[in-house]
Amino acid sequence: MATVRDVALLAGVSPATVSRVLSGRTAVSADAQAKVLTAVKALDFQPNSMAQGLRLGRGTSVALLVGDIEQGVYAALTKHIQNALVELGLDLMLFNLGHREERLLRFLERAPSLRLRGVIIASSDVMPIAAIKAALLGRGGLLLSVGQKWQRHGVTSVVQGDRAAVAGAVRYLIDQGRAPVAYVGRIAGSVPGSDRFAGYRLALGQAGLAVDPALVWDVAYRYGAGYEALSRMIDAGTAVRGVQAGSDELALGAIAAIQDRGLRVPEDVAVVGLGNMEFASHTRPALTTLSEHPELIADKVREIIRSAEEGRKVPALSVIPRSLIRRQSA
Amino acid sequence: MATVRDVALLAGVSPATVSRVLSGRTAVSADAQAKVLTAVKALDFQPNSMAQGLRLGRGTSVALLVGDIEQGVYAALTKHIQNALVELGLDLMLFNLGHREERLLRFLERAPSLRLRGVIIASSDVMPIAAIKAALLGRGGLLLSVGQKWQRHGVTSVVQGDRAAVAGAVRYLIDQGRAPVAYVGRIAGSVPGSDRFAGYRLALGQAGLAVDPALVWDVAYRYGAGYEALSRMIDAGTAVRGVQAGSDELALGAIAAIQDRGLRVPEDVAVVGLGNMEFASHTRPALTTLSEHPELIADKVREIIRSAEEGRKVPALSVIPRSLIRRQSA
DNA sequence: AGCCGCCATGAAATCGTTTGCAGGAACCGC
DNA sequence: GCGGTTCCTGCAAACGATTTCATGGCGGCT
Repeated sequence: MATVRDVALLAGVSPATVSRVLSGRTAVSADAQAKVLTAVKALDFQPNSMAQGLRLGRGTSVALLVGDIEQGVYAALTKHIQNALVELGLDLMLFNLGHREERLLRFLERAPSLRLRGVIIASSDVMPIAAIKAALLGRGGLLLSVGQKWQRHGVTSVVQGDRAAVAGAVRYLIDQGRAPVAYVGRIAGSVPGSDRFAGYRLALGQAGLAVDPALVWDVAYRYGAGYEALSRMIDAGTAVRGVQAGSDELALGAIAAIQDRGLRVPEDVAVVGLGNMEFASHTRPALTTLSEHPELIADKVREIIRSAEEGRKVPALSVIPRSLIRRQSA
Repeated sequence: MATVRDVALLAGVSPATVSRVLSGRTAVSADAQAKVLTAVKALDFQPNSMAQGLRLGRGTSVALLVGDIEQGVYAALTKHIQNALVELGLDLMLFNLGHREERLLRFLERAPSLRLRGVIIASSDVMPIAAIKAALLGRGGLLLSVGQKWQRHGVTSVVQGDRAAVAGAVRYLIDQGRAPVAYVGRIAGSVPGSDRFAGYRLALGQAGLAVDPALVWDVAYRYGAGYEALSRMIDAGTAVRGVQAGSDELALGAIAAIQDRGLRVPEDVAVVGLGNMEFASHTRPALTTLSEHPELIADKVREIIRSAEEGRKVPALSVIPRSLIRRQSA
């Protein structure tokens, strides 16, 4: 592989000049510039990123800590964020946590060695922010969270407006005469979860309704959990005419349970999901849900990283609004 | 951040000794060993991976080129491969190609700088293998392909036995009296695609049946394509009693089209998918499909990388068998 | 004409790690 | 007691880029 030395030799200049031409942050004569450039072409020179990293004291990779890449939400986020990073000339190092602490510990162990440019957290789990900060060890490394706010710990966050969105959807259900409305989704131990639930409470409060514990199910974001929650409610004879689910998977499970009990969606029970996963428009009935905007989140992330690199101040919290996508289930 | 120099100073030895203790490939006295280790602990020393990479002439990251991380197959593969790499002490650098050439070009441009330890291709698209080989520039970098064989170009491949699996499934359909059987999926421009179709042809041949062009649909792996293919066949009055789809998405689209035409699955038309995506067991009817084993692929990948690092020879092609998962749709 | 300042350039130090080489100590067998 | 191993250790040279510092040349100004 060619080095700057080789290029310098061929171009008849010093390595320093080669570096200057390539980095472009110092004035270089047009003559030298041309010679270096042709030499670079001729040798197909590619600077060694590890040598650059060593000298500059920082790498070019950003770690993405993802809750579970198999979940559609995270996959979409990952895709768009990778894209954004490419545009910034950065590399994405993926760490799939699978919601398991052991994986996180392994990351924390390895991270300091990597001299990361930044860490992006995309996980609904509770995180040891202080430890992560330590793992990217001073050096101005950027730490940001997507999909979940960690403002309290001073982490720049980009989130979607879950509370307002859920509140709007629940209000919509109530307006359509779908009260009593149940809430099915994670509540404790998850920041977005409690945010969503807060939206539910807010809407109920505004409508002058009380929160009925029999209608609130704190469960994991899984199809089976939605199925079970609705099965139990119906079997127990709980009156329920509307459901706000914390995710589309939950909503689809809920719909299946309702239909299995011989009830119709949305006539007997209306269901609203959250996340607008691809499959949601293909189900029968097609799912009414709250939109998801991974591409807008990624745009924001790109903007924030760029600002930070240029030393500008970045907003501690950016909120991307969700909107209600009305299909057939509500 | 502490360096080996700091550790050496504190331990009262030379940097060389520190390095030797840490790498463990040269004999070091028990005394020195102990002193170094306590110093490392005390300073919380973490070797700078970029300096190591520079000195050793190779990095610790493996690039994963993925067709589209949003597709469940790739997400699962990514997850398990990341896992395998962690166990090998390697880092996963993700490049989502999104089936777009421009992305691939960007990768090829950036890759040589990264001094990658290896490249893993997980994409059903046709790839410029020679260019990728050039991008990891000699240096013994490993190139391997998962899910698709590229033996002809000398690329180590780990695949699932698509041809045999599809042949078995089609034979099963015929045995159940589901002939004529249609094939819906990608055929041209995709190695796994043509492999799957070869299985279809094989089974028909063995049963003494001819391939009827009206029953073969070369379409993309998307829900809508499956829907359209079946809609057209039925609307055209083509006799069809069984369907082998090239993916679960296609199969689900096909089922929806069949049901929309007032026919029943599997009584009137039986459908077999491929991939066993998570949602496949939750549909009505539950999807009969061919299994997918990303974890076994990843195991194989781990084994291959380990072998290669130790200088042992690796098999050019490893095949993981798929099996038929019988549910309700066939 | 002489002086000052600016601009482009090169030499050399530096980032943090690994390793070839050589030297010194200890130990063996004779 | 001595030559020959063996074993451990330190010195110093890499790896490949960037940047500080110094220098030489040049034009502009008085």
